Amino acid sequence: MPKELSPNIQDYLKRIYELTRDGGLATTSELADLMAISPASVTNMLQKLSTTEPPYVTYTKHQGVRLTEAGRRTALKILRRHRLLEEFLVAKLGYTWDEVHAEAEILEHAMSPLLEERMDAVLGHPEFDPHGDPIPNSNLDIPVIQQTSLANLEIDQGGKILRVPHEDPQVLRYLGKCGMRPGVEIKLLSRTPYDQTMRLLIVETGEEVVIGPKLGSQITVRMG
Amino acid sequence: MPKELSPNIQDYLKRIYELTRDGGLATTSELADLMAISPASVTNMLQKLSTTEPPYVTYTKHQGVRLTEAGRRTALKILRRHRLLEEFLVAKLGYTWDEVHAEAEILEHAMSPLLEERMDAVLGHPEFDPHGDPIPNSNLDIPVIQQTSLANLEIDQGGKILRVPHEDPQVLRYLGKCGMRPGVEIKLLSRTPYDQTMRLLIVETGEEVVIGPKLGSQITVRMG
DNA sequence: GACTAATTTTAGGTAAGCCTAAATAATAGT
DNA sequence: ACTATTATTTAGGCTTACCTAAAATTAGTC
Repeated sequence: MPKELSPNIQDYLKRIYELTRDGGLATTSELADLMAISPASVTNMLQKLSTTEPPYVTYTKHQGVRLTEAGRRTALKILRRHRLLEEFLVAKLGYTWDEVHAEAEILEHAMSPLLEERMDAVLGHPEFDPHGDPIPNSNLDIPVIQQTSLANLEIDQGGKILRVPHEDPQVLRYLGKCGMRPGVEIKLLSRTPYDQTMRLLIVETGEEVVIGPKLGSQITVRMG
Repeated sequence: MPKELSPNIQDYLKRIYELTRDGGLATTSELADLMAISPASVTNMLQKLSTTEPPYVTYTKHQGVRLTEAGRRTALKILRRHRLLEEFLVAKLGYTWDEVHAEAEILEHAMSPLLEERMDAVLGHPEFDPHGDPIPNSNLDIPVIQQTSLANLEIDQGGKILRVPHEDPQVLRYLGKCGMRPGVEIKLLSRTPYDQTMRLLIVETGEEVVIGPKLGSQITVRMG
């Protein structure tokens, strides 16, 4: 009988989901960093999450954690609410894409199943949020999208932007100003040898954009 | 420097506001009942709320509490969010009026000033929520409406419904089914002598509705 | 392979909000 | 006015989720 999990626990599961999407383990200090709390607090919570019934994570001392199926489903449920909210705020309340993450981060924990269903309906069951991240459907299926990081593009190779990082408002405002939005066709013009800075062409407008390697690794494209 | 108050504290202030609208004091046990917690917990919180800087209530041992101006402003702020949310859920997300109270009760604590402002704007700065309760404006002014309880109507006297109680979904579904909504013209047909049960005529439809005295005292009208 | 550095865990403590049980104050009946 | 009842407060505890400091483990370097 999994009763209602606390907002804190939901946040932990969401973070662990993000950190283990590559199939690896999430470590205590990665989580502590991400959530801006002390490692000791994280250890405490991981012990708790691994000994509940059902357990939400599998935890090996000094190694790290991954989600159980129950944990993954919970994480996806929160992710669905978060992304639906982001889409709703942009589509129905005139938010810009840099404003929605922080707002959704709080609202996701106050959202009833009914509200989730209604937002989904008035939005027409959207598949992607404003940053291009896929929204799990009501059955918690999440599409696997064939995508690569910008960092993997060859010189002169084109592609269509699929998703951009969503947390940092400053980055988003910069990307928005450049025209770097999901769906936009770009082409890699050059990459500097030492620091890997990229020059990109926005095909439609002919504009040129400069993107550093750190940001570039967080933007994904479908190669063209 | 009043930092952000906890959802709990906001709830206390809202409840005290409701209980003292008549100008009197709210008692420990009234609050305990309303919030479904023990009187001891209420005492604790009242002591805390009366010794903060600024204090949010004036508290006299064994007598009761009332709000300070700071407390009143906080209560009105929450009330504004609550009522805007109710209106939004009905107007934009297809909720029925019996579904919105519980939902707004939770969402009101997760609502940023920006979200409040956007909802207010897309709704066209509404003055009343779906139950007919006035929505404080962004300056926290709340209109004083000339109104009387149904219980005060004379036989054969008419009136227009201004507001109905908003918390109990069952009551609201009953009222909705009868056509007893804010704005509707009614006329008092009769009142039984002993238990004060009222028969009302819904003017527009010609339907008759029976309302007990307890419910009747919570429905307000403008006498016609 | 030993030693230092970094990471992680253990131990013990704090604050918010709730609880129950016992003590005290206010109210009501005669 | 005095006692019985009811309302309120005090005292002491619990849980969640955080903290710091110290101990233990793992990892990296010579």
